[in-house]
Amino acid sequence: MAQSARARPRRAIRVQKRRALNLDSSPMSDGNKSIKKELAASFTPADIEAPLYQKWLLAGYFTADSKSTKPPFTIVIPPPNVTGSLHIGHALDHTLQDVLIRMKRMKGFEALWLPGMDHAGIATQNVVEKQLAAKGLSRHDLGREAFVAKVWEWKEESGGLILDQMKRLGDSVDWSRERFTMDAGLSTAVLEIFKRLYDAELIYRAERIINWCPRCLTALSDIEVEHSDDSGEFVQVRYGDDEVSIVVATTRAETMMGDGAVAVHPDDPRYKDLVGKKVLLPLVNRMIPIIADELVDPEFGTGAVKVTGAHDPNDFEMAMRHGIEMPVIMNEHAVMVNSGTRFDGMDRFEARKEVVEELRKLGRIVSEKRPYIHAVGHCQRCDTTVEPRLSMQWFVKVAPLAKAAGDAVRDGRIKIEPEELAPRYFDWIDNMHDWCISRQLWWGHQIPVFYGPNGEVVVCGPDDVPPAGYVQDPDVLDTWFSSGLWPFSTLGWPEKSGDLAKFFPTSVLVTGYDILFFWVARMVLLGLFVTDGVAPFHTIALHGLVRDRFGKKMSKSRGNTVDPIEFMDKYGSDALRFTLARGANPGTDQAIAEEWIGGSRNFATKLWNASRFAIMNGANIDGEVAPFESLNSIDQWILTRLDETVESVDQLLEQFEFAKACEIIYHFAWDDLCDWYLELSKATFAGGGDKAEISKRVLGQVLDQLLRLMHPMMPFITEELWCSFTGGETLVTASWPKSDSANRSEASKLIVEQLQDLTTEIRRFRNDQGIKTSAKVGANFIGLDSLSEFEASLRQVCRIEPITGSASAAIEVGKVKIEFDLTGAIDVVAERARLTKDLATAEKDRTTAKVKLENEGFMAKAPIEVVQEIRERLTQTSADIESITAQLAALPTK
RNA sequence: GGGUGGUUAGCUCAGUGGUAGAGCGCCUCGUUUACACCGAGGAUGUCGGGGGUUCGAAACCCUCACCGCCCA
Repeated sequence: MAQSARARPRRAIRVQKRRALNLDSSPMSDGNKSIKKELAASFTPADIEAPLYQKWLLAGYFTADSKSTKPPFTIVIPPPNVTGSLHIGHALDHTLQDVLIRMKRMKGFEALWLPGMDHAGIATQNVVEKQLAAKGLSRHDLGREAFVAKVWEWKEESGGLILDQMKRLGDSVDWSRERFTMDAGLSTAVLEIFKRLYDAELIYRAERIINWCPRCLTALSDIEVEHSDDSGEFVQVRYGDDEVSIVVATTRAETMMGDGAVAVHPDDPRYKDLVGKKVLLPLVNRMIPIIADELVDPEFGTGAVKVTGAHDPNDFEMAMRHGIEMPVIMNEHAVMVNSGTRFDGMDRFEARKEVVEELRKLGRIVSEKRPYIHAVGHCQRCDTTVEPRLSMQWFVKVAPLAKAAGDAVRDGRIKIEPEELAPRYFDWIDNMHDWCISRQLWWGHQIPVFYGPNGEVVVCGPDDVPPAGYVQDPDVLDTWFSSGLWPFSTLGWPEKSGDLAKFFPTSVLVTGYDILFFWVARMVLLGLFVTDGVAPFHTIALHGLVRDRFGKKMSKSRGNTVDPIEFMDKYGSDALRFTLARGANPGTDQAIAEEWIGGSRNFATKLWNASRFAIMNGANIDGEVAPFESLNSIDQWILTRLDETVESVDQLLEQFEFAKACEIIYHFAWDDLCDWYLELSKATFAGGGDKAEISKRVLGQVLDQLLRLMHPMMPFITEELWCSFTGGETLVTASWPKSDSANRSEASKLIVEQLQDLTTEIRRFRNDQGIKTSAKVGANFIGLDSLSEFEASLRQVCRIEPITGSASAAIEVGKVKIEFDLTGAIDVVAERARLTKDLATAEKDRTTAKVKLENEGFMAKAPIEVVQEIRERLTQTSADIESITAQLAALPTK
């Protein structure tokens, strides 16, 4: 028996599956209520998600119209790498953007969420080079043109995996406007802005120390270098001979062959007499000067440092200032060359060991510290230790641009949310070094500079043709250069396109704080420049990172990463979205665990079941809701709570407070609607007649509005439920709920609060008495007064029926007394325990209130409302104590 | 080294001056015709330590400890 009973619902699911899958082939609803669809007995996300997304695409709901008269609302997606797949961080980022876009669309905006991808220079080139390496080839075997063709081929075949995954998540992006940073249009934008910057003398070429990755063989910008603690060594080496000698401290002994000087602080008394003298550089036996420079920290090591201009950024500065020689003694692979020593040909780390060994043999090592933990730069893409390298590169002169970018935030043209993160922005943008934009790669926008036979330099804009015989610079631009143009290049700039006119400047930029500098700041820099001060977006909404359940950073090496696709398979996209949105407090990281997503799935199921129940009980949206004043208090209460919820959720979402908005929705739906309203109204529905009809319409209203309100967070399930319930075509373009304070009643809240107190106390009493939840118990209410019209509801939720005989036990809740016929002795021990505990709580509360009221300082200085509140608390707790004491006394003494 | 955020229930986190909260977890009971992906009830915190301001502090100030992040 039990088995077959369990088997039944499963079969029902299977039947429904077929029906749901047929959905997308059926003609779209025209709003005719006659084609309401029956809901499956249980919620199976996999059955509804793909068909619904298909339906949305076919209907073109996500396609924005540049000719629309509606006000625009635009978000450009942070373009994911073409090599990337959807990770949990994208899922968060996209969920938040989709929530905003869907809400604004429902609010009547012409909402455009523009999707696309980034060509991701180094990352993509690495992928294809790895494939070649598997065949024993390098990119040089193919040559530039063939290699780039190969990358394009790879992009067409394997790139953009993430785009399909975005559909799983429900992203309501406008696929007709999908962009790629290497598209023709976007490339034109790159050429245009490069030329403009060059003409404005904001781009220049120079030989500088840059960050060099000896594995990727390219220059990197400052932020593409990640500093982390490495275990190195710290040695003190004696330079010089018997006449002049000085001990220098270094972590990079291998570069000493490139030393041009030794530097000390000008005020350092230890070395006063040595400044200006020359000292013998060991191993290469060259005489180098001892100079004085403010940059030297006298506290560090011996207070004397070697100056290796070609291999250290600080040393480069000093060398420039003092006109010191800068011999280059390493090649692009970080292998020692041209030092004229036996170390030539050695890798830098090998050379370090050998050099120290040699110095030790010569008795020049004064002290050694190993391991010496210090911060070392690593290539963001391959983790190779970065090598400072003197080379010719292209730079953006950022000072004037950065000033403007800082001012835009300072004067409020751009708002950073949460504003606590603004200082971080200023800190960076106000201290930004010139931006190295050339990369020694092949995949990317080739720098539009052409060199003539006699050293002429010509920069070509989109419409320019280089003079014959000129050769283009082989380098490409930093990927962030083109993504920095994203908010306008994607809309057609530099053309005066309809999209640009309608949708630019964009509205909100939603992204993780981790790419504030990489991407966001660059868009502001470049955006303000091309538009003469128009900010590319008015708000930057920053969210945090997704971490593991213990709040630890996710990483492959830790093995604590999670797969959003797996979660969607298991719990549904809505569950994943809701979990992420519910954890998204502005600018702060969130932890995530599989159980949390399971919890959201449970919430979705709850909503599904509640909706089915409501529909089954005749909830509807036919005609108008009866006038608010004419409704019973329970109906007034749920509408009041609905209105409060609508108002809060709307405000919170507008302020990017996703977590709080979700929290409010969760509790309204689960606690207020399911646990209380539906339970309290069961008696009304069962009672039939006009009263039932009125309440059914109220319930319909609540369900209709709630589903609308939840749609941005949980688009699939709400769409399925709403269309089924109302017969409407879609929630995607349905109107957003509006709060209306006329639909509120504080009095109804007080009444329901009393009903809740009564119910809870009765349930507690039953529980303590060991009475099964399902068992009906005889009891009468005394003193219900204004609550008497809800007696049937109370009886329903408390499962008590009227008694005619004598009562054997009673409890008091407020002014109401409930007399029970427990037909036999009640559990006196349990009851005494319960009452004693209540008494203790009440006494404690009364004491706190009393102490306050007897405190002269409190009475004199506390605001009158607070005093009043405490007075009421004293009255209430005193009454409670009296009542509990009486109940205790009435208990049989065994 | 310079900034900066944090330390609240077993875990992850809300809570910016008036009786400590949520989700998950935990304990007890339960096949109430929406839902066991559920329901009912329950337990759990001298809000990191110390000092101060205040009638009143988790919240404001000082200080110490620890953790994290950004930048060098």
